[in-house]
Amino acid sequence: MTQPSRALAGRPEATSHAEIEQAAFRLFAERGFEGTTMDAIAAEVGVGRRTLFRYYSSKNDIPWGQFDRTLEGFRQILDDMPTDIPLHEAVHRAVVAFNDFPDNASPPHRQRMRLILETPALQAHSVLRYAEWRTVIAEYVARRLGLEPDELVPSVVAQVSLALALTAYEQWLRLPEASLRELLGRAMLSLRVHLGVDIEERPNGASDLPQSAKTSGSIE
Amino acid sequence: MTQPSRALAGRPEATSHAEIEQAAFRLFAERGFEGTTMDAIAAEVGVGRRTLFRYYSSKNDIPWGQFDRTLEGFRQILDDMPTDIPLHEAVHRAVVAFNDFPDNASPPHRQRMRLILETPALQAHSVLRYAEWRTVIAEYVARRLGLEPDELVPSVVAQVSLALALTAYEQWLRLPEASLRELLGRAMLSLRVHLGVDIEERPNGASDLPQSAKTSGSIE
DNA sequence: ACAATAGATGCACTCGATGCCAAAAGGGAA
DNA sequence: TTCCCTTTTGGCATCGAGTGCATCTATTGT
Repeated sequence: MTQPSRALAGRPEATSHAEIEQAAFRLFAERGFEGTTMDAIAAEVGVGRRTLFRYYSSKNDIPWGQFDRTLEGFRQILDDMPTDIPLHEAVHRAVVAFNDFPDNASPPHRQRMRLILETPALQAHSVLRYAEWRTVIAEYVARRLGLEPDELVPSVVAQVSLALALTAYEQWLRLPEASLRELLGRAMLSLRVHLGVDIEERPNGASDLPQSAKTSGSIE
Repeated sequence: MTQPSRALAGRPEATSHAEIEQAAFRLFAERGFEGTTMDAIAAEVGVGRRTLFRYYSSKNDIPWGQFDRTLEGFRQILDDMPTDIPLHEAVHRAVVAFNDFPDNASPPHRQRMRLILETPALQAHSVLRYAEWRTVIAEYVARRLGLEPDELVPSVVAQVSLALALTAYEQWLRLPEASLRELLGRAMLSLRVHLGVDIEERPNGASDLPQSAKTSGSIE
């Protein structure tokens, strides 16, 4: 929608989502999120303030950028999951896959997530995004179990999946060396241990981590 | 601080938190949250707009009211939990106890929670409150395990506990007849079943519910 | 050159939030 | 009673996010 489809007529777009985000992040980095006004961003981009609001409906939406499009991918990942593995395994793998970035090329992603997770106004605003994300999971769970998305089990699974993902991200920001996929695995394992789940055989060898098992094992 | 301690000198307070909340909820009910301006609330209370902001630092804070004081109670409930029961059991019981209201006398509480959980602006704002609530749990878990509150396991437990509580509240609004404590129990049970936990003996007989077991049992 | 189209932008306005400061309202002591 | 001290009130000005409306501008197609 940014490059591919050129309108058949009409005034060309004065800027792009990408350009706005770059300018915005530049300002956020030097003045902080609260300290950056929409006027300032508009000036930096070289566009009218009113125009900015047509690209992003609110200042809080800028850091999330293209999240909507990403959700499509998430839905796809879930749909492609094999149906012969346990539901919890499928959901967990999908969450891991969704957050499996080029890893080393993640500095910009880390910066974005740090901004989102550490700025109060954005922490608050993000709930609305998380709700869409949870809906994707709830719908998948509901489909596999023959339930409605707003029933108890789909809701619980979606909400808990988000809880684990948020915890993993928190730790990811705290521990510069850990990888997100590793932390997601450890978070899930911690929960299982906490709830007293028997540590059964785990098909995906990548998720098992001696440290977390040792730490979590000391529970009670 | 509202009634007990009268200042030794100075102008008396023109209103109270309780009075403001009543007036505000009255207006929210008839015009909706977004449709109610701070000016309108101030007028309804019969006080200056500026004064309103000294009682509640933001419009979003009004529906939460006395939540801060409630948190003290929550901390207390956790501290009073017996240490000879499993950690997950202690946390769960504390969450249930914290949300165990007079039950039938809950219409006002239900109305408040409905407003909070269904108004986008409040959904977003509430994250900040939830964070404090999670901290209480994380600190308790950390203390019992000899860890720091910001480490993985305490974070996971706190975040998942919130996830379960939010799910239970969602269902509570959806199902007029169900009790919150029952829903919290069912949410926890659902999670255990989902993760493949063996349904072992449960010390507290109150949490087991045939319906939930049946529903959750149909997983896979 | 002209029409049609889609986007850009200025303007005015609402509303939440904040800093500053003078006025109001009570208690206590001279 | 009167004056002083204390505390809260609340008016005023200001900032910044958002929004509706009207108008202008840059392109493509005829």
